[in-house]
Amino acid sequence: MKEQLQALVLDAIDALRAAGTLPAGDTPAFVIERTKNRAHGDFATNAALLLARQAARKPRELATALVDSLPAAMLVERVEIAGPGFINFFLARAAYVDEVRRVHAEGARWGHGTTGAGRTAGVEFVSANPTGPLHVGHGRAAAIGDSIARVLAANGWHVVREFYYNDAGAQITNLALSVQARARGIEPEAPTWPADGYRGDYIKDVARAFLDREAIYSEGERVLASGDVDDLDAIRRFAVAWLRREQDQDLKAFGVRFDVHFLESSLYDQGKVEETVHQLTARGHTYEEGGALWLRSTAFGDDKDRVMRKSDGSYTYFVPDVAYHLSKWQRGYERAITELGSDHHGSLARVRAGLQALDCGIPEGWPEYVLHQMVTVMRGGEEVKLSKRAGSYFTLRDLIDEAGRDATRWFLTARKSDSQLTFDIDLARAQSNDNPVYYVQYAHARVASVMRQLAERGMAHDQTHGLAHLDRLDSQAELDVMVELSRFPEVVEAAGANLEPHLVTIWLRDLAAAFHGWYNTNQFIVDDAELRDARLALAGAVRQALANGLELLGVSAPESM
RNA sequence: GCGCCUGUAGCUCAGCUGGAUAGAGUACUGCCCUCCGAAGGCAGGGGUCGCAGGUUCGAAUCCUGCCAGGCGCGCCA
Repeated sequence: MKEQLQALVLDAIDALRAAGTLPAGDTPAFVIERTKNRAHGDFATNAALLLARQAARKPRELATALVDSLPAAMLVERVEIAGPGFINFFLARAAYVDEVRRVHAEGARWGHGTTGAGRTAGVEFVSANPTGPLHVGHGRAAAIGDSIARVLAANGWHVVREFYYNDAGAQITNLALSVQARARGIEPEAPTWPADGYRGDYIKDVARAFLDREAIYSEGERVLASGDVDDLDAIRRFAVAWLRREQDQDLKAFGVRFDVHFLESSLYDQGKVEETVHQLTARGHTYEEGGALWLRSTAFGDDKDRVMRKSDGSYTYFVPDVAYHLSKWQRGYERAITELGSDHHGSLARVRAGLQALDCGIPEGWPEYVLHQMVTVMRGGEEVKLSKRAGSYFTLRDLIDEAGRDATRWFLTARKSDSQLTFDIDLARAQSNDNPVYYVQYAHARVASVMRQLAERGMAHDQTHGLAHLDRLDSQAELDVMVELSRFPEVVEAAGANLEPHLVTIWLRDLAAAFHGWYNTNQFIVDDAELRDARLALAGAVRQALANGLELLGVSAPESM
């Protein structure tokens, strides 16, 4: 709809330029937008306001000229000029009816766009170190990242979901030492406990499994515990495999899958880290100081230079990070989205600087970052502390177990990622109207229920008949539903363009509200077959639309509840 | 001290990248089931958009300066 109106306005502008009312020149980026107020029609444009200066005429005057040059269109019933010079479009009901037919014709693909044109977008998210269970912050990352991936796919991108494991750094050594200590029966309070050891109870479980010589199957590989407490390398491999398996299970329970599990260690194994350092040095962007090798990242927008190779010969974490992102580029990711906790935002400038210094054609804003703020969990009116060290560790799994997958995913995506989020467990698990997830799911189940009721009364729904008589839907409530329905393609596009999946949750709520309002004022199953089939056709379109929206969030669309 | 993010109804949050009278949910008040699911609907009250300037036809939105909160600022990841 929006595109059609846009085309009409552009035609009108061309006509005015041809007539000399407007001088030749660039057309400013005017907006076609939904109006807030029904009295202002369905859509409005500010084109006349923006073009007024260029034309050296008053905005309202120019608006009149624009309206006069507007080509006729079935879509538009009437046009008004309002306020300082807005052009308001009142759409014909037929425009909305057409959209209902489109929903039925396109089904699960309805609302999807083509801006991605099959190009590849890599979405990296979660990327938790395999040193502990996933916590609630990882849950937010998983929910947001996966929804972004879904939304991009719905916009025609070929999406690759990617999880990066930091399995090569000092933290992994810490993990291995911690497990080793536990295997030897050492408690975190003991003087011989490793300095930065992981104190959580899960370390005990890993140690026990190692001593019991368990085998772990993960990513098609089998890791067998040797049970040899002195073999730190064996402990490391086992512990990493054990924790990866845990994380994989949690993510699976959350409905999140990855296409690529990328190991940091593989960058070392394949010499990619060395190669990156070599390239940066060859291009003259490095220097030695104090026994360390530095990257002159300040030349590429960073606020200080960064050490790449420490004086002990090992690399800082950001070098493999650059090598990793380079590999994404080399694998043809036209867009790369990296979803991170905002506490990592310091690494953005550094990684981008490193990529620019490689001088291999990577655009300046690549990769794109989506940062999410902290999650605080409330239960019984009190904050649930997430202390890793103390071992009293509230995990993603705990949250899913308590609140359910659907509510957890909904709540974690329903907010803009850059605002802090308060997760109220009592609300999320409430089976009541306090809970927005149920409100939307209930609307979906209600349609399904009506269809069941129809069958119980020995009737059948003739969809073709209904779609042919949608003109019978002449109530305000029905128009409200159709208007909400028609917004979905715009929501999908905006959510994809801005990487903001929370827009989908807002729209779902609006559509559900319009539907519930309609349901309460109109009986669907009526004797008049024409009217009945028409109403059921619209109800069916609502069900499909809700399902399509929920799918973008990874939330289920139940037939009954 | 410097950088990033946030500040909108009692509470939780939207506000479509500058538009018209700032919106939802929740809580509160009053209504609506002999009727397809009341996990629903309708109506009402509730606001100095943190504060102060600026930019222009027009600012919650952009700029500057303050105030408050969060997160960063390692040869840690």
